Amino acid sequence: MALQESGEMYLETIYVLTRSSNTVRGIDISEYMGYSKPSVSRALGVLKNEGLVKKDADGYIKLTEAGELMAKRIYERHTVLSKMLMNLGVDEETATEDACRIEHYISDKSFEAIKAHMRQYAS
Amino acid sequence: MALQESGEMYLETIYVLTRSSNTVRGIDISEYMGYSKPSVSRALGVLKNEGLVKKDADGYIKLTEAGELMAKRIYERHTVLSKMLMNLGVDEETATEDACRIEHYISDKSFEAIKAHMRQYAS
DNA sequence: AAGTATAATTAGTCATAGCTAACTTGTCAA
DNA sequence: TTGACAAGTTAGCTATGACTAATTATACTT
Repeated sequence: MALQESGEMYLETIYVLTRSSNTVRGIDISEYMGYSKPSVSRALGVLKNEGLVKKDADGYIKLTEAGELMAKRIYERHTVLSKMLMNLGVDEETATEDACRIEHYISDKSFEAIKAHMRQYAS
Repeated sequence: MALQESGEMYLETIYVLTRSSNTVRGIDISEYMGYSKPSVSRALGVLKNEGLVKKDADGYIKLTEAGELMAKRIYERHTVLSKMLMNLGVDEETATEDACRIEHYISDKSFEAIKAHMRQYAS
């Protein structure tokens, strides 16, 4: 079953947080995303069931290999899309916000086309 | 209260159907969108409450002025976004599908930036 | 060791937005 | 005028994904 926007956002958040701290807890996700702790707890339960997230020996939240793959996929979309918008003159905040929503809805085909275009014409 | 993706899709559909027939009924929307009649009936009720849709004297579905404004806004996003993707080499079907989803999530700022870019470099 | 603060979870609610089943309404044709 | 079909609506169900309130677990401090 394909992941919804919500699940993808959780994976991406864990991925991003892991890069700066490596000891990610539910409360960190909760604060970062602006969701309540129970919402996070429940979402993590679902992602754990789906084999995308696990807890390490010390109880910290980690992505599984499958989860990391998905997270990276979304994260790449995020960076490429926000760069594209900024190249068109959109301010960083707006570009980031928009990328954050669009990243979940764009097809592989369209994304690859944008990525190829960026490689050619932009930084 | 801002309209969700779903409501915007209904308005856009009514707008598109009205251009070809002018006598739009629930069943037409139902067939076009692939949703059941009750789903359409309920959605139209909500949009009617919000003053975006009405029924004319003969019982046909019409957009109010406010509804038409919103529908046109979304429809423009749809056409510009799908054109942009096609310009990047994406096939028409994929471009249309993607535009159909992204049109609901892109901000005014980003959309205007894309539109301006298209005016300069594309058809 | 007991108390307190932090973190996590469980239980139950709500809104959105689909669905099916069943009922009502309206029109047309035999 | 009655039977049948098409269109619309009502009622109730489902899933997703947020929420609050309350509970449990963990860990630090005195």
